[in-house]
Amino acid sequence: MTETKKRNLTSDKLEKAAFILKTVAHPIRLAIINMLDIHHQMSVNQICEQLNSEQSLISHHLTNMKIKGLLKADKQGVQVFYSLKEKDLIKLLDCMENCNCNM
Amino acid sequence: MTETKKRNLTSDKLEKAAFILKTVAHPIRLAIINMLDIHHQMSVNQICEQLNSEQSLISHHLTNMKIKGLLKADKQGVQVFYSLKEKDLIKLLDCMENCNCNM
DNA sequence: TGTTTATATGATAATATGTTCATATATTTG
DNA sequence: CAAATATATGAACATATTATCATATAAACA
Repeated sequence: MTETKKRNLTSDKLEKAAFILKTVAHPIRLAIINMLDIHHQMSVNQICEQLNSEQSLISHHLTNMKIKGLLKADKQGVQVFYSLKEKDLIKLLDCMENCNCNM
Repeated sequence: MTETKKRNLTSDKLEKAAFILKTVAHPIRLAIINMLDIHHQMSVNQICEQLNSEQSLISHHLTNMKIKGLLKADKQGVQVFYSLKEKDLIKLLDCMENCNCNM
């Protein structure tokens, strides 16, 4: 029979995992996720100010993460408040923070 | 004073985390890492066979991960055995496996 | 030494990603 | 309604990534 595996990562799961990792793997996007975990929800402007980045750039990143299902957006008047849709993302951040990968 | 933060992710740490995530964020590379965790070490050929992929493609991915410090290579005769240099990567895989991100 | 086998490398091409800029849309307010 | 504000969008460009192909290297062996 086949050998015992510690982990059950099917080709499908690997694709999905890679997709999520790819969506997250950017300094700005990681920073946004981190901030949204701390502040629960933030407007685009608040995020821009905290990161000292251009509105358009941040908006692109936010839209990207929203499309890919990581964030949700809540429009309140002129402002749009973003928050984490997938709380599990926090586990990833914790994991990365504790990761000693010394490269 | 400044507000309390759950996490201490400096801009530097975010860059590093993004770098690692990016290096890992590919189905083939994830599969390789997963296999190397299970089998401890594998030759390029073994990896190619398991993944049913071309030698050259796998070699490129292996070299890439080696350069970036995730893998180490041990030449034994004609063969080169790869293994995980950063065991912490396994935590990432575990994290991804348990991640319920439903996208 | 010549052949086979295992792996690496480099060029190329296709595609994806990140950033910037200009502009559009929509809401609020005077 | 006009102006100001917040956000989104799309084009354009630069750069990065991925895969493929051809070829190089190096070890083993007949």
